[in-house]
This record gives sequence, structure tokens and C-alpha cells, in this order.
Amino acid sequence: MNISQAAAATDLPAKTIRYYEDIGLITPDRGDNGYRSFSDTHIHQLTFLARARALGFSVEDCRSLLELWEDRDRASADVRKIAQEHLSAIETKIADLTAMRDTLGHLVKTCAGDNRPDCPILNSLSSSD
Amino acid sequence: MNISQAAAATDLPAKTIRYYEDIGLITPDRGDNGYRSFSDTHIHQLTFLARARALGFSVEDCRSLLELWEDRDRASADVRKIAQEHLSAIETKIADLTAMRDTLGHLVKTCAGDNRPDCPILNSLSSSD
DNA sequence: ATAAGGCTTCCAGTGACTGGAAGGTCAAGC
DNA sequence: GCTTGACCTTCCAGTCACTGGAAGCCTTAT
Repeated sequence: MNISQAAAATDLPAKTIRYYEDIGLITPDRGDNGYRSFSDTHIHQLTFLARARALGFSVEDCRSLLELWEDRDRASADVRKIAQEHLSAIETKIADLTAMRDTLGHLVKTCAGDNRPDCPILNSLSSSD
Repeated sequence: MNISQAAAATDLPAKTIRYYEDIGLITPDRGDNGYRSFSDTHIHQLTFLARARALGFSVEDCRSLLELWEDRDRASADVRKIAQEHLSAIETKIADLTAMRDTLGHLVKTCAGDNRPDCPILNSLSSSD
């Protein structure tokens, strides 16, 4: 399987797959012509990576998760720890964004949005009440 | 006012203030010794920038907002448009993160987290049910 | 006079790709 | 056999908003 087929099979851009090889997440075989050759195992690994990335895990977390996935003797506690920490980080981000949304939503609502210069948004950014 | 005082007054790192000058957001004066010199106006601009950044506006949005702020003839509609678009982006991000949190939260809850290898988190990342 | 601390510039690194250039390879059609 | 176009390769640069660090000048206090 060439890289474009692997890309189609995993919904990852070919560029991203090359990048994952660069940083040592996967190690596809090479044909005589130098082309990368992807086996079913590689496709599984890439699919795993795509799913983990879609859940927001960092690439380094993905590396750890992939190693644990391939370790038949892993402890689920190790996986859970990574997931739990990531979950906490996500919750923090949601809280931060929600605070921004509330503030900004209020400002947008109170701004007339016409061609006059008076603007509560700018007022709020410039004064400290 | 030297840069470290400006940093203390605005709660921005000195490095960040230098960076803002680099990219042309602010233009502090210079003393005979080459040191940056910050006036009250500069401090106001920096405070404005810090607040806008804290609301998650990109630096380029901040540049536009700062220009509008300094334009006595601005239309509040221009400000509102920037804010509204940013608000939508925030809401999209919150929705994405919330979906991640729900999925991940469920997985973490169902993972025993002990020293056995069976792990719903890895199962979910590797199979497509 | 010297030492500590603040200031300057410039360069490199972060995360996770992404775009593009320059060039090798392959399969199809004439 | 040759050309064309699609595919593959590597490598370099850019993204965003800083941040760390090195090398060297300036100021202030002792």
C-alpha cells in the first residue's frame, strides 16, 4: 500500500503520515524504489493515532498510548492516568472558553453595531470597571 | 517608564512587550541610551492588548481592534463584526471540546485503572464500534 | 572600581502540521 | 521508445504567539 492509499484508508493527509514517520510514531516499510509501503498493522496504528488525536491527545500522549496499546502486559491504570490528565486539561480549557464566551457574548449583545462610534466592546477593553 | 515597569504595570512579560513592538502593535519611544520609554498612552495600549488577548482575540484581531479604538470616527459595527466572528469561533471550540470531554469522560469512567491490561480506552481507540 | 542587575539585539525552539520546490518513478497511450 | 501526467521522494520554510538564552552595553549601589 502506497502512501496515498494509506491516506485514503485512514483519512489522514499524506503529509501528516510522513510527519508521523519523521517523529518516529510509525515505521512503514520501503519498497525497492524507495516508496513507503504500509501493511495492515501500519494502517491500524495510523487509525489509532487519528482517533487519539481526534480526542485531543497530544502527539506525545499518542506515542505513549500507542506503546501501551502494543504492550500486552500493560496496566490499564497507565492508560487511565494519561486519559484522566487529558480530561482535566480539556475541562480547564472548556471553563476558560466558557468564561470568554460569557463576557464576549454579553458585550456583543450590548453593542449596537451601527455606524456610530460608541461601542461597549471597546469601552470594556479600555477601562477597568 | 522602562520596560520592566511597563511589564509590572500591564502584567505582561517584558518579552511579550518587545514582541508587540517587533510586530508593530505598539511603538514606544527611545531614550538616549537606546532603552524603550513607555508613556501613559503606551501603557493604555498595552492594557487594551492584554485584555483583548485574555478574551482570546488573535493578535491580528487585536491590531484591528486597537486601530478602531484609536479611530474616533469608527463604526461600532466594525468592532461588533470582529467580536461576533470570534465569539462564533469560541462557541465552535467549546462544542468540539465538550464532545471530546463527553467521549473521554465516559471512557475514563468505564476503565478499571488497575494493573490488568484490559482497557476500554484502548479498545475504543483501536476498534470502530 | 567593581559587581549586580537591567537593558539591548538576535537566534532558536515550541506543536503539529502544511505548502512548495526540485527531482526520481511508474503506468498508460501513441 | 517516448512522452505525459500522476505519483513518490526529500528538504526547507512558514504558521501562531510567544519564550528561552546568549552576548554584550548601561546604570546604580557599594
